[in-house]
Amino acid sequence: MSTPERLIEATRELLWERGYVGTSPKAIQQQAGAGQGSMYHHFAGKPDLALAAIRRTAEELRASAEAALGVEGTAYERISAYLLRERDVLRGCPVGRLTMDPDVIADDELRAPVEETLSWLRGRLAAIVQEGRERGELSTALVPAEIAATIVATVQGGYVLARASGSTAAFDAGVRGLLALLRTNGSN
Amino acid sequence: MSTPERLIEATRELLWERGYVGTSPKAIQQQAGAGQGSMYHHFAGKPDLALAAIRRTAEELRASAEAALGVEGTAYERISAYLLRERDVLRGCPVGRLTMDPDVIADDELRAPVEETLSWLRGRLAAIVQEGRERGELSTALVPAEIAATIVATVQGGYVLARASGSTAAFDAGVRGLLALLRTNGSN
DNA sequence: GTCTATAATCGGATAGAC
DNA sequence: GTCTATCCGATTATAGAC
Repeated sequence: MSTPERLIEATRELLWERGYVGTSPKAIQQQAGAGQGSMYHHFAGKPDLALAAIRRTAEELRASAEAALGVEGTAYERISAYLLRERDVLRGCPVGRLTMDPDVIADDELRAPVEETLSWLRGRLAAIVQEGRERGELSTALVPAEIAATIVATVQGGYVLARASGSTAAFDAGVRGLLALLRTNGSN
Repeated sequence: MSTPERLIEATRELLWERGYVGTSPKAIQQQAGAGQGSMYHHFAGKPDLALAAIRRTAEELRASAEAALGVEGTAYERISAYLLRERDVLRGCPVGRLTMDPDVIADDELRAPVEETLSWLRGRLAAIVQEGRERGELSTALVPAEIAATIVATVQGGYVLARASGSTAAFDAGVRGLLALLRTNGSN
């Protein structure tokens, strides 16, 4: 792997683990096996490197979400596939966790990929709920954009509960509860 | 207010705003209007002060949640009161945000109040769901502990969505979606 | 109890040699 | 492209005077 690649991957790992505030250029260099001069040759500084890392992480998240959401089946089945897909629950969401980073939220450029990813996800889920309504799979009492927000929030909040308790059980419970609520709102 | 009090309050503010990793003793001293010597006289160091701050924040959160959950009414009404209570949405949850702080999660003593608060909340909500089931207000197909986890996760995740988009709308949407799902699962 | 002095290490870079 | 040197302020304290 090239040096810029290793630097980006190292930054991705550290941002996930420790957040933006908790990640120093020095730590990135060590993880990447690159010197200071090397890092500052390829990137303007910490924000520049973080931007590259965040953009890539956001793209990957979108791709893996789409892999679950794009399957054939009823709305419930597709939402279920998304909710039950494999996750590194105790590490948290590599995109969502950035919202608790004050320096990321304060910087429009760093926040943009985070916002876009979560917005895209909500839109994608809303469309699926809408389809489910049209096909008579889901109650027309449900507002697609609202249910989509509930689904994404349950996942993001599930990470919080899991990390607080040090166990994935709370995440799984939240997801099962949501699926139960969706099940009794349709003809599935 | 006494100096120790001011130090604890300053720490609470900064932990909420910037997290544990992003909060320095110096910043605490400035916010509290106290000198270095003063801070180290009253507290052993940053972790000690953070522990006092986190414990107090956890207690307050419990009290304000109980104020909403303890009202008279159906299960749906009490859950609704909790979900719709006033919140500083864009600041996030002062307890939940700590789960994304690596140094808090790594320290059992700092993590304990966070875990206890969220566990208590889940238990409290589960009992309310259970009551609702027994009274015929909620479907017996719902598992109380799971629905409780879904409710807490929706709130915690709602903060994530709101902060990502810079608007409270996403939080409100998630909550309304959850309430709609709960509504169609009972006789309310 | 509070203040000032001191200190070792880290954070986030810039400059210039190779 | 990568390395080493250098820089200045921040971090997280400790020691001792007042």
